[in-house]
Amino acid sequence: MSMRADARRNRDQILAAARKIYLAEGFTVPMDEIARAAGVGVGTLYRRFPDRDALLRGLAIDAIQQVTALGEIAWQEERDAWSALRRFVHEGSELNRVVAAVRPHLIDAVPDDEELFQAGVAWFELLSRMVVAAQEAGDMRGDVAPGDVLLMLNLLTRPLAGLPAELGAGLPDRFSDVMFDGLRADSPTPLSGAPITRWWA
Amino acid sequence: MSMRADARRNRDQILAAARKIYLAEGFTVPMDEIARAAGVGVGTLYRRFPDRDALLRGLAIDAIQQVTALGEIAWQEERDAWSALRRFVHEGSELNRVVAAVRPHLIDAVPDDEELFQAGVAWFELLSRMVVAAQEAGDMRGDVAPGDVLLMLNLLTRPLAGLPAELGAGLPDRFSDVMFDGLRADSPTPLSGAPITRWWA
Amino acid sequence: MSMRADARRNRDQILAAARKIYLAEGFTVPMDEIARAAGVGVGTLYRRFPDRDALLRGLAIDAIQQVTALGEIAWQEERDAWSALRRFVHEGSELNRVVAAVRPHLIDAVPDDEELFQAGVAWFELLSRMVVAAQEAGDMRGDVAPGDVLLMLNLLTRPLAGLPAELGAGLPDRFSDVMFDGLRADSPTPLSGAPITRWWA
Amino acid sequence: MSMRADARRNRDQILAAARKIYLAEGFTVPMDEIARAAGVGVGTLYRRFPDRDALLRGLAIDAIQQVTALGEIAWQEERDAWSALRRFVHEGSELNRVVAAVRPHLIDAVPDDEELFQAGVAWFELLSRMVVAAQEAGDMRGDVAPGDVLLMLNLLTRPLAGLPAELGAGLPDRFSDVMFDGLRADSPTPLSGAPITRWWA
DNA sequence: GATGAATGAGGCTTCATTCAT
DNA sequence: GATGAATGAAGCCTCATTCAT
Repeated sequence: MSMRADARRNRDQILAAARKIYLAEGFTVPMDEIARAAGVGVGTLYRRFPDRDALLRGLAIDAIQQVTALGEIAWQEERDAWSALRRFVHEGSELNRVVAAVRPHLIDAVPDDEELFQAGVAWFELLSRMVVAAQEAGDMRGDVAPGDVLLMLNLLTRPLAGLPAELGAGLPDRFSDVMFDGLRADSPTPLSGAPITRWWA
Repeated sequence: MSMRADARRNRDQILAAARKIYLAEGFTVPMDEIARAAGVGVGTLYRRFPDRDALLRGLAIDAIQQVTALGEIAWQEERDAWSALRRFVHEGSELNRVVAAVRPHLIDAVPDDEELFQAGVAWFELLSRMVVAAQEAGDMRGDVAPGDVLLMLNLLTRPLAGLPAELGAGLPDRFSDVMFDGLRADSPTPLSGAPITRWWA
Repeated sequence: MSMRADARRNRDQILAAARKIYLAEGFTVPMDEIARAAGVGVGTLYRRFPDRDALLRGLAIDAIQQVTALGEIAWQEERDAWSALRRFVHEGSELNRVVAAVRPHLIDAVPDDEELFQAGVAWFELLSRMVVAAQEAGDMRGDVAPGDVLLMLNLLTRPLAGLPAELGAGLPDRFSDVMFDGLRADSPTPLSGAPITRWWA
Repeated sequence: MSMRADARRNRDQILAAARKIYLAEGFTVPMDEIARAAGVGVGTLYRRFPDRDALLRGLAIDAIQQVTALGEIAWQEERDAWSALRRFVHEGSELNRVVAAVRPHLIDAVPDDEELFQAGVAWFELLSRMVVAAQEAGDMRGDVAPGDVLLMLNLLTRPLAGLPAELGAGLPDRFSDVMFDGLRADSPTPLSGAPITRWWA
């Protein structure tokens, strides 16, 4: 049973508006404001997303699936894992900002949320494949696990309030460049703690 | 004009309770809960900190000053800048979590807040001295500026909800180790964007 | 101007569903739920009954007319008024529950609502005929008026939440039996207040 | 830890206002209106009664305890159970209206609510003592149980919307007089169904 | 005509802040 | 001063009603 055309359009408008506003102003914006930005009434917002969390959830699933799709393409088109990984991170920077911003608000619900969990699993498996391949090719140091990469990416992509927009937008790329240099195989500093192997806990 | 002893004690209890609760539960905790955790009434809380922002501000100034003090010690005791920087980051990890968590809520007010601004300036100057010295000593790559280091630290120290406590606590150290490896002088990857030279914008 | 067959069918489905749901869950059920139970869309519901009150009104008129019809039969088939009255109360128990439940929501509108008023008048006149005849036959005490009987019946038929269904269903009969015993002519206790002679106020 | 004087006063004002408004306009009145009628802000209302149900609960417990107290007095002062019962019903008429009106909204929660349950138990035990004694004295028919009396009273005391106030206020007395006549020992009509022995189900 | 999506007023509740005790 | 009760603006959400498909 697919949605009516106008319903689908509304849903997309809402997700787009929510993404934009949340990134710009944080997660405290009232639902009414999101509805207004999407050009719909609150009622419509609530019809599509039964409550605040459902909206975040929709946002997250959407972004995770898109970022995964980007990654699959990079994985197929690049010759080596290291390049695919960097390209994936670079191209998914904008989407990753969404995921990073949403994470703290959703993470506790993940284990109980089939759809969200599956989206995350697919994403994490792709990332894992890349990381392992890069390590086997000798391009990435061996003492990190995919979870380390995921979490560092998550942190480095978080919004930094107070920066001029054109500066802030470029930082995830800049900082992940530094991170990648730190992940290269010839880096010797031994890491404290244990490699992170799971994405959700 | 110094405070009476009990007033000072109240103030410290409140700041300690607020720090603990904010780190554990995020910034949505009601003022009542903080007052209760501090063992005082809301009235007293509001006498010390006229509103919510003032409390955050107190928290931030407190933490920044402490982290600066730690850094000064490291700077004087370590023989080279690189070691001082690493020690400083390592030892200030807990305090940095506070600063990182508070940043998004205060950053816009910084330019108008003399005391907060000054604390930040002192901190940033110390960090800058270390970074520049490390670069001059050939230990750190030259295409980053102190602001890059500060912001990356800020991001890498942010709380990661959903992780088991004992895992989460160790991550800032682990991730800053990777970052430091990425900052070492022999890293070749050219960075996109421009070096960040200011701490507040 | 008679309705088309399908329109009539819709109308009846809606009334049946509404009666059932209202009795089971009270009058707080949303219109959507009634529409769903009736197997139609809300739009159709609103086409038949322009607003919530119109639906209640339909329900009430329907039930009052049916209960009156039952009463007429009893009145013709039973040899004495007292028996007719008891049979009428007994057989109309289910319908009376509807009328009793609806009363508080409609009563204020009755004087302005021709159709509802007429249905009520017919019902009340029938009841009055029975009461007066029973009194004249010496079966019913003389210090009550038809309005007393009507209101007591209304009250004793109201839903009693929290009871097991099979218990609750039998109570109107049980309790009206007690009431009839109290209404028998040889009861001596003088009543406080005045006999009630009108049905709607 | 007893309440501050003003807090206690507020609590009482709220209960009084709620009782009055609920009886006059039903349970759909907004919380704001009750607060206004009590001369306090909504916040105060919510501080005393955490949500709508808590207010109803407070109302019910209050009324039940008062009605029980009245009954105890009647029980001690009257020479026979039958007189005590009638006096009790007569004097508690106003309070019973509250209990009757509240019942449908609370009954499902009773088994899980210690305080409410206890109040109800005390009330029911008193009523039971009276009923049993009246039956043993030969004043009340033997085929009813205390639960029958309680439920009939509950029903006969319910508000009848649409009646002029001075008429409506007298009806519970008038109708319970009829009921008492129906309950007298010499009434022969056998009742359908089984005696009701519990008050809450 | 039927359907169900869209609308937004209005109810419930929370919590930052003020103020009486 | 300290306390915690009171206040009410503002956010979340529901649902009666309207309207596009």
